[in-house]
Amino acid sequence: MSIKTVSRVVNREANVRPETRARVERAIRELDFEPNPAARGLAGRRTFSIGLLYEIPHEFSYIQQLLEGVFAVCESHGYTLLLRPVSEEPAAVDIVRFIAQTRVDGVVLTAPIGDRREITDALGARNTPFVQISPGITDARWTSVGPDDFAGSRALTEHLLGLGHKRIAFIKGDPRHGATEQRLSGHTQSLRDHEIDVDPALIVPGRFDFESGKSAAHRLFALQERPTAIIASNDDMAAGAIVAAREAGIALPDGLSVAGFDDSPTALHTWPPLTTVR
Amino acid sequence: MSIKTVSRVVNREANVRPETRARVERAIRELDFEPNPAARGLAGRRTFSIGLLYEIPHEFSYIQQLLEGVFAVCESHGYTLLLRPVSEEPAAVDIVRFIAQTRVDGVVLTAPIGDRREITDALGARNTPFVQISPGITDARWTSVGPDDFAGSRALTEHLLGLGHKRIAFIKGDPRHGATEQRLSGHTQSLRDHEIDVDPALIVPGRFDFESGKSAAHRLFALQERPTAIIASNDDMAAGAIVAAREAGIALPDGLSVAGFDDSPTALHTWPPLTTVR
DNA sequence: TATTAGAATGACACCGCTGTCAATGCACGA
DNA sequence: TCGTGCATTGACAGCGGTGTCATTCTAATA
Repeated sequence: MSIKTVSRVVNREANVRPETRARVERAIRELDFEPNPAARGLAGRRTFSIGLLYEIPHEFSYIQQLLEGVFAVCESHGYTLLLRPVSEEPAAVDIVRFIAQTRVDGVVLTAPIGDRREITDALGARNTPFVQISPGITDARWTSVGPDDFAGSRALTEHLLGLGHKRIAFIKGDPRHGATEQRLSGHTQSLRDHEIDVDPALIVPGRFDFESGKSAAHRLFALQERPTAIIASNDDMAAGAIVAAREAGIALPDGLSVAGFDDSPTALHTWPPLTTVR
Repeated sequence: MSIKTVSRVVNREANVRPETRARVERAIRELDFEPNPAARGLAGRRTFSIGLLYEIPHEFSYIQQLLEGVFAVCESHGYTLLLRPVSEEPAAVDIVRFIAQTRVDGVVLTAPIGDRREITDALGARNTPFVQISPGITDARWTSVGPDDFAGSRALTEHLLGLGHKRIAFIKGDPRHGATEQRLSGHTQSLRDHEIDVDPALIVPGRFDFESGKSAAHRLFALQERPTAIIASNDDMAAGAIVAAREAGIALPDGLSVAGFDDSPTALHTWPPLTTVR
């Protein structure tokens, strides 16, 4: 039979007689045939690969978990994943160059890259398909996915209030991430729901990494009226807060409750165990 | 000029007049030309990509640091890196299939994959270039890189002995890793250097992950004569030992010293801070 | 000035597939 | 039995580079 028929079978195209398909598949198995991706890419103008961009440095166990999921889906669809660590605040041209060089069929923009207007515009102009992960603002022209940060955060605060906490501090995440705003809103909303005043002194900035969580917690410990609980916007910062508490000689969990967000591996590695949002 | 001349410039081949080279380079810049990797791959029988295989599950800190270095080198040489998480004890055929599918020019076998005889043999038979990372045994036919685990471990024990510790426990790593054996030998060698008996009860098994470190430490705490210091074969297990100590109500660092290995990010996130080997 | 070895450049045939469109096969209704 | 329309299959021209080998320059030598 012709090469074209084999091509049809490999690409699962319609209009191939079942018997023909079977014959081809048997031959593929017997010969250990694997289509040459370069040839497929050249002829078909697609690479069957997608790129995943993430900012480095990223303390975040965030990327790690994301990766597992993206990998699994790529694999099950016969795509390869090209990871691309980029510097903080990468220039749009660098990202475009990555795409031009690798010819990936599409890209995943992890936060906060997907929130950069110049970048989404540049990709849009080139007609490069992309997905934003947890963008701060969504744009009807583009596709994005993300968890319900607001609800998760609200539920967490709700939980702590239920345990009797009155003074709950909140460590914000990297301001460039959309999740940061959402997680904060969920928290304050919950407080308002319970008619508790939002004390600005209890809301401190962070950057999602361990160190920023640690220093934020120290700032909170310096307050005259210390919080009885701290919610960190992610687990890495929560781990930092725990270490800060130790440094400050605060007993855990009696003197202070610490909660995180993401249910990352980090959450399992702390003592006392972290309350977190999955 | 002919396409071939451009090809020569792009590939930095010899025998191109400097002036010609300059003209080509200018045109490349002006036109934002990027060679099509699929076409290069098809014609040149190489993909300018290498694969990196690692077992999953694994505590990411090991791979994470490795990745940064491998990424940097690949990038500076115009290669792309294809990550490939594989199941524990992957079959040789799966690895061969990965290579056949992706056509990577070569692969990096992280520990303990590079120690699997069937795998190295299979790759050798296919003539696929590869490097073993930290193999247990080296084979003159193949290439490998790795740190001097013996010396590092010996120095660490030396350090603890210098601090006055007499009973130093040792948590071993995954027995499938070559480093495990080396790190243990360095430790026992140092003890012998100081004419200290090696107490078998103080040497317990682990698997390099947090949990195994934790349970190994608990086993040590159950001893009649407890160690005053614990060396874990890597930082993740050391972090586990620290949590175990807290669970057991052992004061840190007064009641127990804990040391790790690798100087991974984990080491910075513990309290008290971890002594570790870089 | 003629000769000649290299250096520099170009011509051309692929690399292994896919897209397009033509050719052929087949089931069903007239 | 003959058409007809859709299902199957095949022929062929690329996709955008690289390898090979031929051709053309250039400069040093005789």
